[in-house]
This record gives sequence, structure tokens and C-alpha cells, in this order.
Amino acid sequence: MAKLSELEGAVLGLVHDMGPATPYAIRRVFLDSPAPQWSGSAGAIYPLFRRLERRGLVRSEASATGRRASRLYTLTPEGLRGLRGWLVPLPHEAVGVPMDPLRTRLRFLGALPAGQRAGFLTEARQRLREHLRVVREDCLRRRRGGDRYDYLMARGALLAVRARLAWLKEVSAALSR
Amino acid sequence: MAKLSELEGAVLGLVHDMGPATPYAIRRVFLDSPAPQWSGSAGAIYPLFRRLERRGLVRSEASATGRRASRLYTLTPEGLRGLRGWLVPLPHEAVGVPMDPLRTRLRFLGALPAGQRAGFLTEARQRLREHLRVVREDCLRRRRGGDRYDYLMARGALLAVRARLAWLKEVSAALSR
DNA sequence: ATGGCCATGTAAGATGTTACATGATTTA
DNA sequence: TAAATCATGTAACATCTTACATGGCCAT
Repeated sequence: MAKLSELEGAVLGLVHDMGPATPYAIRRVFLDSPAPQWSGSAGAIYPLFRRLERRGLVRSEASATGRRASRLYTLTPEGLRGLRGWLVPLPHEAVGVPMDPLRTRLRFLGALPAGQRAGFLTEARQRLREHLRVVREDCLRRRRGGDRYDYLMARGALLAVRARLAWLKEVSAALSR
Repeated sequence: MAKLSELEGAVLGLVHDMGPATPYAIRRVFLDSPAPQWSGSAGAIYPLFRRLERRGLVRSEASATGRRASRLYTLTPEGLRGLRGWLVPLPHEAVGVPMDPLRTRLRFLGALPAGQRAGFLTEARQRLREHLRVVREDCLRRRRGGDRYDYLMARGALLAVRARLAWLKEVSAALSR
């Protein structure tokens, strides 16, 4: 079984959860998520579904809504196995420190003129605080609405944002000394 | 000024910090980092340096160590401007919730047979705890050795890992009820 | 009926990965 | 001096992005 990319795994998981679904319905999930990790672009999703189907992980049936042609994709038993094999065993990169563009940038703060460094930090903290509100609201919405795991994932995002804020506070303190 | 990728920005930042450097020296930084965000593969780095040079952000001089040919790259003034423009203004994706493969997987835990879900969590927590030790040690090492920002970045990584552990604990509690 | 958004795509390109090739240098 | 590893690359490929194309559907 060839390895699945993160996006492929997530798409497979969504098809599993949502039952028969059109690529567009899956796209919407990414488009509507406050996390910018995937663009949900058509150019990623439609070819991806064809790949998955060619590999036997999903199966599709034609499904016209009105006179617009479309395809409904369903997980095959093979696809469920693929999804589970993607989930576990947990790959090394899933355990390691995840990538964080903000952390990466802070590493090179020394390249900014000394007078702009404090500004970088206050702007970052300000924008993170604003973002925190969005994430918190998304978390509450998912607690009410969606399934258990959807909420727990959003909760994880919330804790991650909080941790970044606490870190930035520490950084500000360390640099203002 | 065309946008720089995360890797390009980081490489530019490293060249800024390390002074004239060979591509291999830069690779080593990625190769030796405990964060698996970039492979530091030759196939990424060498073409990247040529791109940066073609765009005038770095300049290179031949530099033979013994009888092995090599190139030493230096940041140009234009490159410093590019680096600063990459740092600030902070892009949207740098503020948003960063991608996390573990969080993504947990979202689809429901696809695992019910009996395996607790195991997923205990394994994840176990491996994260082990990883925490590595990250903590890396953090201490950088506090002693490197520059201020290098340490602060490692500190951010440490806090991120801790936050993930706290989250997983919460998840375990929520699911065992 | 028509102007705008919805939904389904395709095309071109950027960026990164793995795998391989090659010769220099160190080590047993 | 032979084997291993270092250092510099190149080649083929996968995946994702942005930008575009096309036609259905809906509100005014």
C-alpha cells in the first residue's frame, strides 16, 4: 500500500465521515476551516479523487443534480484499510515538532533593524489574539454541532494558539530585558 | 520582489547569521535539527541557492577546500531586503493555526475500530513524551551555545510539544468517559 | 434575461522529495 | 590501500498552488 499524503489521508477520512460526497463538498470543508493549512483548491482536489479512485480507495457513481453532472464518491473497503493504515502506525513526522512559520520567522528576528524587533512582537501578539477569538468560536461551534473528534481537533488548535501566545509573551519579556 | 517560500526565507536567514557559507553547511543545520519540517535534501538546497543567486539575493565565490571545488554564498544588500520583507509584514498563514499531522489524524480517530482508539492515544502520548526529552535537551543546548533567537525558537518548540501533550491528556480523559 | 455566484474541471508552474551519480577525504 | 563517509551535485517524480475555462443555477 503506497503512502498517502496528509491531504489524501484527510480527504479519505472526510469521505468516511460524510458518506457519499462530491469533491466540492469535501473542498468546502477545507474552504470553511479557519486553519489555512490547505487551500482546498480545485486543482488539488479533483485530481486527488481520480488518483484515489485509480488506486481503488474510493468508488464513484454519476450523480446529476438537475442537469449538472457530478460524481458521488464512496469509501471502498480497501479505502478504509488505507485510511487506517494512514492513521496508524503514527509516522515520525506526526510526532515531531510541527512546522510553524511564526516560529521560523522569529528565529531570524536578528536580521531586522533593532528598532523594529519589538514592533514585530507586538504585532504578532496582537494578531494572534484576534485569531484566538476566531479559533475559540470555531471550537465552540464544533462542540455544539459536529462529532466528538471534530470538536477535539478544534480544541487542539485552540490550545496550540494559546501556547503560541504564551510563548510570545515570554519572548517579549526576554527581549525587553 | 517575488515572494519567498518558507525554506528560501530560512536559508536566507541562515546565510545572514552564519556569514559566507556553503550550501552543505546550511543543509547540516536542517539535517541536525530535531524538527522534521525540512529534509535538508541536496535536491532542495543546491537548486535553491542557484535560484537565490539568479535573483540577486546571494552572491557566490569559488572556494576550494583542498582539491574539492565548492562555493561560498554571501547575502547581498538586496538579499537582506528580501529577508526582511519575508519576515515582515507577517503573512496570514504565519498567524493562523499551524498544520499538525497528529491533530489531523486525531480528527479521524472514529475510523479506527473502537478497540484501537485508546491504544492510538496512549502510543501517541508515549512517543510525544519521549520526543519531549529530545526537544528539551535541544533547547538547553541552544541556550548555552547559540544566539538568543536560536534559543527562543527552540523554546517555542518546547512549549508547542508540551501543549500537544496537555491536549492529548484532555482527549484521553474525554474519550474514556 | 442577465449578471453573478456555484460547481466542475484543466493547465502551467513552483517547490520539494527520493534516488542516484561522482569524486574527495578520512579512517580502519 | 580499501572501505566508509563527506560533499556536491543531477534526474525523475509527486504534490500542491494559482490562474483560467466552462457552463449551470438563481435572484433581481
